[in-house]
Amino acid sequence: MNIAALVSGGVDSSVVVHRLKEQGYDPVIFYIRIGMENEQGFVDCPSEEDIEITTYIARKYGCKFEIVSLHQEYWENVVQYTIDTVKRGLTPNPDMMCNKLIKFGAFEQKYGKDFDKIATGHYATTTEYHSKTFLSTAKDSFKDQTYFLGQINYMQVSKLMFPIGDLYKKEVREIAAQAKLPSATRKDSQGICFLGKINYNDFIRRYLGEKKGPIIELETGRKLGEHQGFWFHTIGQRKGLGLSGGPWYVVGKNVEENIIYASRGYDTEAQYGKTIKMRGFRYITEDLLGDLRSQSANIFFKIRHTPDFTAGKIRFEPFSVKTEKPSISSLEKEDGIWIIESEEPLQGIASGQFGVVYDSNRKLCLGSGIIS
RNA sequence: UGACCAAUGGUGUAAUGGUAACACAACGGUUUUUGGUACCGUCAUUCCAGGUUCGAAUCCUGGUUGGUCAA
Repeated sequence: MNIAALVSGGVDSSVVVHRLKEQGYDPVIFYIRIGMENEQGFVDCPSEEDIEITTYIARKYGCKFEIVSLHQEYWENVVQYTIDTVKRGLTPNPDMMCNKLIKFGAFEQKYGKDFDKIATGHYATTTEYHSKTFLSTAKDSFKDQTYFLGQINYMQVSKLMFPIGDLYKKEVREIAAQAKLPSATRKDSQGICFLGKINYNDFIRRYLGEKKGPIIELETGRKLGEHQGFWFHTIGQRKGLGLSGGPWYVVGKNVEENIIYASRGYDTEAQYGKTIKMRGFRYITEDLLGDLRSQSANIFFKIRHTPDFTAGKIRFEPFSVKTEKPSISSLEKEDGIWIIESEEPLQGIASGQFGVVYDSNRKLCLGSGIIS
């Protein structure tokens, strides 16, 4: 079996190579460059160390190694998407787009297509069910990264391998240490990958500039202060408002009038919601929930990357009542709203983020939609 | 112009003679492959000048600034 392993130079993907070799495979290692180096002086992405380590890993395990650049694709799909989304007042999720469009999208088309499988260092697993492959959660629920994979499709999931999905992070580090991998003690990467050391606000400012507007208390309509542009704040956010007497949280925005609404105090009602409305929900593998317009289904879900799942019920409401055929397969294409009623109130439900739905055992990752 | 009141860190308050407290913000860090949340840490000798006192943010005098009422 031909396997392409996506290796970044971090512990996780290093151990992927180790495990694949252990299992008797001979993967070809790919390092994907996605930095923004040529873009308007935004040279960053200290990828040298990453590449050094990946080279070392490839040599140590005797694997073929290729560095490929998907920089162009990344810019056009992920960075542009991020800027556009923020501009519209929504909260983007670049890392989900990166998985969907770059690692398993552009990479597949250009290089991955020649391989039987693509292996990555995601904390996730796949499960055979109904003789089909489902994306499923990792053994280490704290590190579970299925949320970021919620947008991939069946073609992608059936080609993926997650060699460390059945390990705890601790075990991965131990394996790396035993194998004396240079990445054994490296700090986990975090934050939007393409930004590297660039500050998020600086990035936004660079492309969207600044535009002063009022911050208004939602409950009273009182003007509390000024912001530098609604795009610097997202729903649920506390940091950055600069208002005293708080804590203040962003609870709403008016994009047309450039207004940010805030609410004061811990656990105020305005910060929470129990209803999550989604558009464009898609199942990754297949519909296991049945006809959601006649009957809601019990599920677990996440509205952001968190260790815990929230229990709720999902249902579907078509826009027009006139459609009569309740055919399950047509459900995906039908226009309407998927509604999750959460069992507990959630803080910071932000439009533009994805709602990722899991089965009632918190095992299978069924699909996702955009929160509207 | 007169009277009265107030004046503490970026903000709002606390400490009324015993050596500056609390919250928010900001900054730094931890957690997190989004943004964010949460958690931890840092941040003032009290408007100015004199005086009383062993000792003053707290008392007195003058000034400066702000506010309220009077005109």
